[in-house]
Amino acid sequence: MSSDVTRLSQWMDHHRTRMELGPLSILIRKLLSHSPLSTADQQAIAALPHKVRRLQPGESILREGDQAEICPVLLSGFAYRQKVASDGGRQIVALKLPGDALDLQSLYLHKADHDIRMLTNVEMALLPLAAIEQLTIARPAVARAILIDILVEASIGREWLLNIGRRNALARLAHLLCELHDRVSDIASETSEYFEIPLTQEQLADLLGLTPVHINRMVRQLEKMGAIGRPSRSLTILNLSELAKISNFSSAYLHRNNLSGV
Amino acid sequence: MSSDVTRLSQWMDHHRTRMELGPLSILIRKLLSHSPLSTADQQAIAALPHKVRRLQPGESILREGDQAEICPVLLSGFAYRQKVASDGGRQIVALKLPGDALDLQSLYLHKADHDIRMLTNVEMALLPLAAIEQLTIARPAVARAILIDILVEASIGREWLLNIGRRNALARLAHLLCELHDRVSDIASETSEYFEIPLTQEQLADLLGLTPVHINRMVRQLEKMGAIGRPSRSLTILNLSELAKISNFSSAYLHRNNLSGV
DNA sequence: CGTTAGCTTGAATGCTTTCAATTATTGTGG
DNA sequence: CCACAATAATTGAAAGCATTCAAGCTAACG
Repeated sequence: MSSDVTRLSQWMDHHRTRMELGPLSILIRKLLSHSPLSTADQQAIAALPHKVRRLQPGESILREGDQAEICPVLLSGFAYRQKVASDGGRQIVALKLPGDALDLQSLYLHKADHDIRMLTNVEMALLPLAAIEQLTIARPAVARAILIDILVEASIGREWLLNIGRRNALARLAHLLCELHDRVSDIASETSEYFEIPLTQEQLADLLGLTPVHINRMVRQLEKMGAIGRPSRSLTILNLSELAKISNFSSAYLHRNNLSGV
Repeated sequence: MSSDVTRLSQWMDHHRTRMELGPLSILIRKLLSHSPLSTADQQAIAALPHKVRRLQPGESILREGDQAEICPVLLSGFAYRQKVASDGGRQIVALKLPGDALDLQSLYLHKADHDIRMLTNVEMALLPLAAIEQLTIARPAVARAILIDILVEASIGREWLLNIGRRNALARLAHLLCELHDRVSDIASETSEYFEIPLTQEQLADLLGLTPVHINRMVRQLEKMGAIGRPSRSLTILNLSELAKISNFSSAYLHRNNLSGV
């Protein structure tokens, strides 16, 4: 159906079928990466009612001003949040990966303040917000896991503010690539330094507060340095430490080891 | 003790003494602005154990990497969150006003990903995180109010990403001033178009991803247009609608009417 | 009344954008 | 399987917004 779907997504598709908890197991895995959940908690999540739906690149599942009643969870593919300025300028304010819940905030805020769109072909589960709310009431550990998810996303947003506000174009791009590397590693569980990132240069521009033309120049510069490769229309990371050096990347803000307590 | 304290803060100091619920009443009022709380809920919050502490401009109450055990709540004065890039560049990633809880995230994330510092002379209540946690368990409405607080801050962060990523310097500044107007209005309850904003030009630069020199030029431009005034070393908003026009400001992202449901 | 932090200003520089075309890739329909 | 359409990538040159540098000014504080 598409070459837009990343290798990661394909791996996810395949892997998921071998797990015990059904389509939502990837959500459970994501939550487990930062929060403890008992077997019963996990089963309760897996048992949430849901429909599976496929969307194509650019399609929207939520628009600013909407009042949502379902929470989409990414099963495969990438999605993003965007805001649009009155002059048409677009800013991507978050990137979501497989296992991420896309709209937990609508549990508590009644009007969406941004759009949610698909970056690639996507498979998602749609969960009724009411069911999630009941689950959070019945199972405090689940409520806590959801809250931590929200907090980590907020932390990433703060780092993006620093990235866009205070780093030059090359460092911004390198920093984003480092972040994606780490986040994808977490869900793919196979640490490879070879990731395919399905972002067009225009999307990179909207992510980083730059123009496509300038992104192009930065991408080529990173390529010339051997830090990235560019198969077909996406990026691969070839030299992570080089990217980390350029952007002074430190992954603390991802809170990946939250479980360890201290 | 200082001319740094804004008129708002002074008004707050005065107002607080007339309320029933003690020092934390301002926190309760803030939560009530977006979440329903029963009288019992409010009393339970007011009864939280706490110490009152004063800090001066620039002082820090939390540093990146710290593991907090207390949650500071602003009683008067302004504070901010900041992140520092490796080259020394500083980005202010959030501004906190009286009534705001400064570090709820440490309830769930074990290491701070940013610093919290005081913008003005500040009076704050320090609440043990353990006490807050118990309260959230005992009183779901309080837990919900706290979560909404966190979500609204995240929404503001997204708008800042759009602001810094996609608006020019003049619009960025105007947008920030509009936001502050609305947020201050909420807690001051007296809607005046005349607010004193105690930000130096250097701080404005760190808020908006610009340099102090350029901020100076933009401030003077807004002044020349009659949109702002500049008593001593702060700003006042003289023409809010002009600022809103410059920045195409829309306050939806502040979620101020969350209570109304639809 | 000096000291200091903050504000102001001009000029030169530069990073990024804008504009305008061209080239490459992917997907589609015949 | 090829031609065509559409999207994405690329490139050079000019323009502009913002930064940097450097210096002088102002106002608050002790």
